[in-house]
Parts: sequence; structure tokens; C-alpha cells
Amino acid sequence: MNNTYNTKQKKLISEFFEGNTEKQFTCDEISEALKIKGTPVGKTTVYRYVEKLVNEGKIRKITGGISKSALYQYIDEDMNCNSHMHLKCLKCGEFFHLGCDFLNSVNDHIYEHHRFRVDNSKSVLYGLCEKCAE
Amino acid sequence: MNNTYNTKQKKLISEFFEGNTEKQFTCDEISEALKIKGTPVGKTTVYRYVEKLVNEGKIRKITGGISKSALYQYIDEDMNCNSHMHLKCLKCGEFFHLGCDFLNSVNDHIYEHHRFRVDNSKSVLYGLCEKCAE
DNA sequence: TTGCGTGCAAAGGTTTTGCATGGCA
DNA sequence: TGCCATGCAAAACCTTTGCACGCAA
Repeated sequence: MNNTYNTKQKKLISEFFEGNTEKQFTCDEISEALKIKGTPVGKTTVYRYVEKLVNEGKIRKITGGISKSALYQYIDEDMNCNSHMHLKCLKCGEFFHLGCDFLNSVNDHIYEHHRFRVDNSKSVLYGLCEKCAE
Repeated sequence: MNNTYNTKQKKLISEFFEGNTEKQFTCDEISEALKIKGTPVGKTTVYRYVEKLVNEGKIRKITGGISKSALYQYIDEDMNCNSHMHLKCLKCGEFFHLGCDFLNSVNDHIYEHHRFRVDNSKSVLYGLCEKCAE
């Protein structure tokens, strides 16, 4: 079986995400941040555990933006992120949750009329936020 | 100034996209396909020109799926791709255009109520298509 | 004690860059 | 002719893998 042991490293990575729910990080940044905190976790371990967290739906992997490396972000269960859409500004990188009734109905519409199950934990809409559009 | 010369290579790359508007390719695949056709274009040239076409909004760059490398696809002006959303199945990779009145109103809603300008040439929703969801 | 987890080093793969040559205008 | 474009080779990156050692249960 996989990942049956609770280790210090896994706890540190999870806690790092939980303490930074609105930010997004590369694996390298996570490893560096933990090293600076005095609780270093090797980059390889970060890559491996982060992949597992993505598969479990606990964090979001973001690849579409400006960053060359993949970014990872905690999925806060209290925010109900799986039922709303998300935006990311192509210029400043800011990330927005779109919790509103109209948009929550988009996925239902797509399923009912187009027979496609959108996964909000894997989808991000890109464009320009108000500030960056001037 | 940049790219002021019309070369055989640029023409071949553009024509390749125009002749395969519903498919998506990696840079390597484009270079290989042109080589097989007897009109080889170096991989470096493909990377460089494809980047320019993306910046000009002529082709779409797709990074979120299963493929490790970036995929590129022609944006057919006749299909009005900038006004509708797109889906890509995480399992089979199939790509869908979502042309319908309800969904065309989504971007307007996001702009009016959330002050964000979604760019449909840079955004793809991921999930499972009907077949792959069983 | 057993076997999963960790992390270094190395490999693998994609994309970018340097540079000499080639080709457009 | 002047300058941009091409493409090889190499570099630069990001991510994954192999392996010996460490640690949880």
C-alpha cells in the first residue's frame, strides 16, 4: 500500500499549504520556504507528496499561467471550491474564487446540455483582472 | 523589428495548423510531421514561431492536460472561438467547442459582475466527457 | 523488524539560447 | 548588401527515477 506512514515531512508540507490557502507555490518554493523556517524537506519529497495531494483532490495544480513551473494551492474545504469556478490574471497572477449563483449553475448546464462533467479543481479561467486591464 | 521576413518555414507551420484545425500538437510532433511530408522544419524554428503565433492569438496553447509537453491548436476565425468556452477531457483528451447562448453569456456575466475579462483563447475547462465518465 | 519514506545524485524530457550559416528583401 | 531567420549543438530547467539509508509502526 502507498503512503501509509505519517512522517514529519508530510505534516510539514500539509501545514504549509493550510497556512497559505490563498497563495500558490512551486515545489521548489515550498522546499525553500521550509528550509528557511528551519524545518527542511527535500525537493524530491515535495514533488512526490504534492502529486499525491493533487490526486486526492486536496490541492490544486495550476499550469496555465506565466510561471514555467507548476503551481500548487490548497483547496480549502470550507470554501466549497469544487462548486465554483476560478480565475487567474495573466498579468499579475492574482487568483479569484467566483462564488455566485449564476456561475455555480454553469457546471450543471454543461452537464445537462453538453454531457460533460467539469472538474473545478482542475480548471482555471485566464484573463485580465480589473487593475491589470487599466 | 521582429519577424518581418516571410519564409518557407513559417508558411509551412501556418499551413500545417490550418489543415488540422481540430487537432492539437506538440512542437516535436509538428517538426516530425513536416519532416515526414518532405518539407522539414527544425524543432527550434517551430518553438520560436509557435510562441509568436500564440502571442498574436492565432493559436491556442494548452498545458493543463495529460501531455507532458505543451499542445498547440489553430484558432479558426470562422468558428468564433473567442466568444465561446472550451472543454478538454482529462482521460481521452478530446476537445470540445461550447457554442451555445447560455455559455456565451458567461464571459459577459463575469465581466459585469466580477470585473474580470476572461480570454477564451487562453482558457480551457477540464473534466470528463460522456464516454469517459461511463 | 519490516517495508514505506526520504533525499541525494543522476537521468530524462522539454524548452531556450549561442552562434555560424542561410535566405529574404 | 544588410538584417532577420534557421537549425545544430549545447545549455538551462523542471520533474522523475535509482538507490542507500532513515524512520514509522
